[in-house]
Amino acid sequence: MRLTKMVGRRLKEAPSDAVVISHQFTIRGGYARQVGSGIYSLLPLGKRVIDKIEKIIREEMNSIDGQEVLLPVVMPRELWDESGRYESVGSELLRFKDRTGKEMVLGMTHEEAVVHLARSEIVSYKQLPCMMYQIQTKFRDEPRSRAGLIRVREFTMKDAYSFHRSQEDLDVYYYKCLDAYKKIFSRTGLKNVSIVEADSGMMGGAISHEFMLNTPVGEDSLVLCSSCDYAANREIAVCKRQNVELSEELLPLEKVSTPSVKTIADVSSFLNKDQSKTGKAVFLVDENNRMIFVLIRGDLDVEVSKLKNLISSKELVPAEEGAILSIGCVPGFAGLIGAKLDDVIVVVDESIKNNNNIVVGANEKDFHYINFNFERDFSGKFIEGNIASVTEGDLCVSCGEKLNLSRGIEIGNIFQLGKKYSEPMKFTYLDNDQKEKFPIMGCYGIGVGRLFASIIEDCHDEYGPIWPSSVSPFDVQINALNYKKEEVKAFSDSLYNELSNKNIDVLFDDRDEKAGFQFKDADLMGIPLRIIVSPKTLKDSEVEFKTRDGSESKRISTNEIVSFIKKLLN
RNA sequence: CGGGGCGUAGCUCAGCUUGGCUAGAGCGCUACGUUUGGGACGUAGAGGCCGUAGGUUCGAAUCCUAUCGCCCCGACCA
Repeated sequence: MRLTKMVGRRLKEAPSDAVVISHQFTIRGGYARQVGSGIYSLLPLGKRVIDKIEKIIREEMNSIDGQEVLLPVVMPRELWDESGRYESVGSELLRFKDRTGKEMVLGMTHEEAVVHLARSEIVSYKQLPCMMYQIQTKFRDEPRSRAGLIRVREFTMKDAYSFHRSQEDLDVYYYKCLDAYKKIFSRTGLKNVSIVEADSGMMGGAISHEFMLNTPVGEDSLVLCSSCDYAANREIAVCKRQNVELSEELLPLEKVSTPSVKTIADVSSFLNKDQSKTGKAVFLVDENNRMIFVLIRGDLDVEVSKLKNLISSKELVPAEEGAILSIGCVPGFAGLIGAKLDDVIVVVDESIKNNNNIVVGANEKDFHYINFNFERDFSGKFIEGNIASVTEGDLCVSCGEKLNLSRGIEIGNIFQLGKKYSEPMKFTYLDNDQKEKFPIMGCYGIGVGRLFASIIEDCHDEYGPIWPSSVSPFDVQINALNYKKEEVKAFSDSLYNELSNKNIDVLFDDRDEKAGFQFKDADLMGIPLRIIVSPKTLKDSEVEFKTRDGSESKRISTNEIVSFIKKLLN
């Protein structure tokens, strides 16, 4: 490719709304352009990187017996009614009508479509196990897209679905796929990937892992053990809680005056009690408008996703003050004692049960109780669970060492779905015992555009991306300095042709631009190998060879440069 | 959906508070010339319904109202 003909230009300045580095370089380097919120067009340079990434994904998916298919972007509502997700998924599922008024949806993930296909094609146990995958556009009407290609509404995703006769078979395949994912991410050049246990969220199912690129710009919080390999998304992470000593003698419950003392911090200092000797009341409302009263140790925070899983709720939002008052609780002075809890789900974190003589609200303005002991002082119905957020420095459940928090971009995830889709969608096969059975499913996703952005986040310097050769838009770049000069033009043209003829992807900067200008552009395009053809070295029958990462820079004879490059690329 | 910010040239932004003549700068783009190893210089150009629609006014980029879009934080997120 001659740069004079390539569509997509480099910009000296990034648009002001590009905040994260991958977004800035994506725009500045001429890889992609924004069309709307969370909607982008890819330019040739970006498309080439994406193609390279997809090629790696295809190879690894094929190596675990995946069969590539292509499922539709637009689907009739009925298909999503079958799985129940037309109702259960929120407004991120884009619904619309076609010209006849028929209700349609835009695919945000393709379990329904693949089961529709599989149930008509897979009828016998002899066809199992089986995996189908596709690389396809998805649309999710995200409430908030952000950070360039990291969180978008329209995006390309590789999604794979496997079908099995038994849980054991799924287990085996699941870990095979996990290995394939490791290979994919290592082949794309990512250095900093963690595999964490994850919440299965709206996909349903039991076991799930996420592949996270560790970076401060990530949207997810990860809990990583400093010593063993425990790693989990904070949404489901657990820890060994240092319990407050329980040997204390139970003291009599006593109401004390705490004028205008509302927050845990204030209560703690006013009564001179450690925050771990207080109880915090948190009020939430679920999707059915039921009130949830959560009591948790004052120094801990509620992890809403853990709470959701505990009480099987889809959505929890903070309760309004009026709703709290209506169950007899006083915000700032709320506690279990005296609350009207008939229509309330009471959830008690284990940190409360394992604690004595704590301070809780008295449901009366300016009063708290001291010496509250849950088992002794509360007799109503409640659900008990571990719903506290893990924080930095908590101890690992498996080895007892300190846990660290870090941020991550979710670049892939894998789920064991079980029969969540095969059963409601009546996908059965005939087993060798003459019985109809539902296949057990797994699903496996990778966001391709997000992976593109993640590679930039992981591999760049101040001047631009440094593409790993496996995903670089071109294998090598030629910079012709003083292209107008006859000897430069003659040699660089022939070098370009010769390399191209050897099936090497060459980007040829044949513009008559100043050296500095070309080099800055080259840095933004991040091609790992660079050949500089200029009068300076040509007079000694040499060219310069440089790597984008700065690890090498040397002169090479014009006779040897082609074989040298060829050998490097192998 | 809550909070905040921004819409003026392809990009970055000034002008708006205090309304006034033909709306500006830098970068980029076109032509010519001079330059030529880390984003050169000169000269001459092209490029704008100041997001959109109403309103106030003799007069609106500037004031008012509505609306649309985009970004950031939060909520949310296979």
